[in-house]
Amino acid sequence: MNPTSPPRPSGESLLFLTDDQLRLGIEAMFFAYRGFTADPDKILESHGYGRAHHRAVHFINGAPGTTVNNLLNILGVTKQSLNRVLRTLIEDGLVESHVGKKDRRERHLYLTDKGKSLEAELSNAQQHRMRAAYRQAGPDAVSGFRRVLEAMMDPELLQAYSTLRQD
Amino acid sequence: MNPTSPPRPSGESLLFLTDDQLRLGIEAMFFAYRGFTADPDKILESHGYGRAHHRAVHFINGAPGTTVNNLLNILGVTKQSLNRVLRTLIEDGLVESHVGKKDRRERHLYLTDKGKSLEAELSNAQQHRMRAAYRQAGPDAVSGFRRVLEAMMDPELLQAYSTLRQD
DNA sequence: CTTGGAATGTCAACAAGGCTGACATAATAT
DNA sequence: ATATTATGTCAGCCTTGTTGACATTCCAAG
Repeated sequence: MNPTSPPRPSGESLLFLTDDQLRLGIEAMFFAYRGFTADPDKILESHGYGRAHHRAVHFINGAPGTTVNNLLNILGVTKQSLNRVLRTLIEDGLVESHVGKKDRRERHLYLTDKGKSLEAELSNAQQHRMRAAYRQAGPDAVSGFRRVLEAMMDPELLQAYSTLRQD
Repeated sequence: MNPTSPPRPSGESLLFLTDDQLRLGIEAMFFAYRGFTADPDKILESHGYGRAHHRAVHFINGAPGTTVNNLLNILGVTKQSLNRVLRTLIEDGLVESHVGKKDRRERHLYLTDKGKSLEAELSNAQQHRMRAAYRQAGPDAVSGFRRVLEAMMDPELLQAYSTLRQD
């Protein structure tokens, strides 16, 4: 398919680890992440929000009723930082915070319809690009993509990620 | 292993594009990028720098003598933002700025030995993680990883990236 | 040679979103 | 009864992005 493909490691596990290969991987991550966030960023800006709001909305959507503490662990920021974001989302009516029934110290977070609507808008944009990339790269590439990403995560984050898979 | 494993795309190119697959890809990018930047961030902090300094040092290292404008295009920030970072790097003796000989409006940027040393420290950390991830994921995964990332970039960034490959 | 525009630097001001520290409140756990 | 946990809030700081304005230097076109 690619006649000039230069390294062509015929199954071995050595040739990948050249400095050049690693450098390309590093730069690919940098540029790809820019693309990855570009579409949501535009949408967020038009709503007066930032990436921090996106992350909160995304994970609340994926785990409705999650607690503040749980979200803190996933996002890896301080409560002050998260609280600033959550406060505006609650004030704007995108997120609802309910006192826990079992443990009334906890707040459980839910997206309102308005929140779900923003989440859908952001998700659609991001999934659109991801879908195009998957399609272009092909089935085999996708599984490799995910395997490398998983191997790159910190252990605790990999655990958070794996937990999400099974919910 | 997972008896209810729902998609199981037996080689086709359709089933990948389920919302679940896309959502996993999105979250994998999020968590992996955190891991990707974690090691350099620690080092940078101990030197009193931030990610912006890392990016500048990285790309100057990869293209010694590059101009400010060129760097602006690659990094996608404003000149004021980049200038603030460059100024501290120059003051601290990590970067040298030379007036262009052909066009004396341009400044050509070079790493000093001190700058190269920091770059090496950051690179080593990041490459170490990347190498481990590549090794763990295996040869085939690596090429898929890169193909998906490339397909995810904005066209101009893909061009910047591709240019770097050939230098 | 003059002038327009490009490349760069710099100053000021602002905002998002990280951070720490300190303190308050409520409720659970011991 | 007391300690701890979960959360919220206030204040202040830092990095890194932004815009706008202005100065300098120099190439290039008239």
